Amino acid sequence: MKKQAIISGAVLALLAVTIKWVEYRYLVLTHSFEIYGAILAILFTGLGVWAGRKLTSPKKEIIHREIEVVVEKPVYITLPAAAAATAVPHPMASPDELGISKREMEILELMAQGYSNQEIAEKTFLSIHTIKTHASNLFVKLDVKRRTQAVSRAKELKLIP
Amino acid sequence: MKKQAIISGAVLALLAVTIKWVEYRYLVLTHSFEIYGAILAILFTGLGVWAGRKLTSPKKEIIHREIEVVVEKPVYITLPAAAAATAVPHPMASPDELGISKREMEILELMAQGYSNQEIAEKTFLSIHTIKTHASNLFVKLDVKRRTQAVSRAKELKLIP
DNA sequence: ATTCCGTTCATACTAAAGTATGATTTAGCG
DNA sequence: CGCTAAATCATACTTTAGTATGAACGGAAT
Repeated sequence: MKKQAIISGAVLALLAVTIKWVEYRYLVLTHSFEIYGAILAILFTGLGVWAGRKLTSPKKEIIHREIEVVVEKPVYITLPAAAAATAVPHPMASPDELGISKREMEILELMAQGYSNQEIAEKTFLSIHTIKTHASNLFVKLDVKRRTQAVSRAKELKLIP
Repeated sequence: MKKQAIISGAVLALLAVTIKWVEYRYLVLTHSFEIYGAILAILFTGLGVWAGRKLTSPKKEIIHREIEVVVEKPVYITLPAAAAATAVPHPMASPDELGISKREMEILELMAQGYSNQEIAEKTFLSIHTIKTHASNLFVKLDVKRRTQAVSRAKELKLIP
């Protein structure tokens, strides 16, 4: 809130300066009111749009990460049509291609089911430390930072139903 | 769409007239530019806000249905046996049935996409505190304890694709 | 007008999750 | 057999998540 107020203030100040400048530039040079008014109108319509957006808080952007990775050689020849149809987004991969081990897959699945590290540890008779280690390695291999991302990504890649 | 265009046109026309009127009223009466400019500024800032809202808000509505309405009493009596049979697990539900609000659904979706509370806050122009509050309420309504569970559960209930 | 709900923000904690680093064991492989 | 990679556990932190509580505001229903 405070930050936004400051921003608003700054923008208003900037606008004021701009208006003054426009005033001198066009007014002193004996131009008509029409030009001055038009510029003002455009300026403040823009301000209004901006302010309106800020105040109503826009939604939805979707956004997805890069996915530079992937794909070395295979697959393409096998299903070019289907692959082309599915296109760029989620190429689908196997655990091996990403170097994901059995344990890691196991933990990934449990993670996807909403279990905490502690619960996964109990379920697999492992230490929670081990779970964290596996999880961390998993995140690197999936190129994510959080477990929720990992799950989301794993589904895209069809590693997980 | 067309209706909106007509409305826009009408408003613009009305504004034009108003401007002319203001111009005569204040210009001819030898008032200063400042007043004229200020009035213009206010007018068009308002226009901008309105336009901004019109342009940005429609999206939001598409994403979620309203339908607050609906059913108070019936249904229950009709299929008590079937409901009992399907029982506890995943009967599929709507946000309304669980009392999940728009904002909560919005945040649920972002959560499912793997975003952190901080990121969701930035994306929605809300405080991270607010996100946490919504998340917490969401967990109660979904009867879960963690966000990963919430996502998992929401998918079971078909609240989320 | 008053109440209720959704939304927003905040403070203050507690509890998980994640990172960094290192050590030990074991199974497979040339 | 020695090497490597997976798997295991651990310590020590830093960062997010989540809970509890309270407060304030606007819209909608009563």
